[in-house]
Amino acid sequence: MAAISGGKTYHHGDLRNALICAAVDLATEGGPERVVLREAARRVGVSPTAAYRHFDGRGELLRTVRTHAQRLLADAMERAAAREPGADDPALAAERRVAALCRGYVGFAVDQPGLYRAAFCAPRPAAPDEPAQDRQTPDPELRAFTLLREALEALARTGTPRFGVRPASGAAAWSAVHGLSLLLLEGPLRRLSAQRRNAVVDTTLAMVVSGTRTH
Amino acid sequence: MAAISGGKTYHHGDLRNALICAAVDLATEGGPERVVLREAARRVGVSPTAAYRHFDGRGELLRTVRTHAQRLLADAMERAAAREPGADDPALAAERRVAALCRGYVGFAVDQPGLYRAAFCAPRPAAPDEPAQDRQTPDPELRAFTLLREALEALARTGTPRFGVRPASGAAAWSAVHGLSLLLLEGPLRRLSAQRRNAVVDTTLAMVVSGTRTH
DNA sequence: CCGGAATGTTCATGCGGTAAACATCGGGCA
DNA sequence: TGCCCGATGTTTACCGCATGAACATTCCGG
Repeated sequence: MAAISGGKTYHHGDLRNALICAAVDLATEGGPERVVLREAARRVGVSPTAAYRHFDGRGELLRTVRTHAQRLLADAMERAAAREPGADDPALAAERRVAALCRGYVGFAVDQPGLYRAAFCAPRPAAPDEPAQDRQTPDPELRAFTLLREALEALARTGTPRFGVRPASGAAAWSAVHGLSLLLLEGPLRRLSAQRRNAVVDTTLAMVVSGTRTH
Repeated sequence: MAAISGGKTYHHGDLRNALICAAVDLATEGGPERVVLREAARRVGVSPTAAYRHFDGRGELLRTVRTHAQRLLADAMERAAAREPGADDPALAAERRVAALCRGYVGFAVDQPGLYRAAFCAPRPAAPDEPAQDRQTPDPELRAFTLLREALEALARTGTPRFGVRPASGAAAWSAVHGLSLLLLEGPLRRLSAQRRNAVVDTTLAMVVSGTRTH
């Protein structure tokens, strides 16, 4: 049983999870660099080294947070797409879905900058010995990318025959929304007014939708 | 006179510059997070606190490195554009210049990951009190962006009249190359083979060139 | 009921940022 | 010329963080 009453027990009962929650909170507040083992332990009310019973160290804790953040990002995208009204024209619907997913993506980044950055924090230093992988799909875990790619493929299928989708257009589209998010978040485009920001987002989405098609 | 002979003098003579060089080296080796005040001082052969006579602290040192890295990035872009052969058709030439600049951008990121990341390291934590600026041009210092925007404007001018460039297309194009760079560098697209990477770059550039035009 | 495995805790080490007090040097001014 | 001040380095010190080692407590299966 978890300790229900206020009385502290020597064993926490669910420390791993509690630490993850605290770490996610930290990331939410200040991004990956604020995910600090000692602080997470402090918030849970446990000694710093206790965390080592559940994680290899700060690195693994951070990786766990990253996984959570990626999930939340994909959730936000799906919610945004679900809110989008359907359309009679399937091509229009597909186009709208792509745009909605992208908006959800950028919206999550802007609303949850800490989590967004945590979702893409690199496992530094990158092990240079890892084998080159040649998939176009980078990581099955990354639902965000899958959503985007599938939406683009659906868009291609609905198009008139003279349209097609370039092979790596998923990655290209992703690049655009990812770069846009980072420039808005912590890059030189932070500090834009909401109005200008929307204009930039719209222009970028137009580029993605119209620019991924061959003609 | 600077100390030419091996003999150490109490005063370094050009410590600020020496520290900057060391810090740039550190960033080159391991990105902004490896820019460590103590290590820079160590390399220069000076006590850690000496740096405080020339910088407000690690933050300012890092900001200085960032400025240097941005300059190097823009230089790389210009070199890439300069290597590009001209074309008789001005529209084609303008298009090539945009592509070359973008390639230079991504190439710099891939060749100099540490410096590239340093060029965009955020001044964390971002002061939330700073006023929203409404320029489309984020920072006159950022020559990289200026180059890209001007090339896109030139491209628009050469186009047949039915083409135009969307207002924020500079930011959109920048988003694409920036996101692409980061995904390739430390994101889920690292570990792509050079071949796949080139395919992704080509697709993204095509998106930028064809997708920034209204039609 | 007992002993080991899980799970926490206390110490200890090392690194990095930074401030305060002290030392040294170089150059201008009496 | 000689002295004194300001610029530039150094020492010492404090704090937070990551992490390992040794010790303590609890729980659970035999």
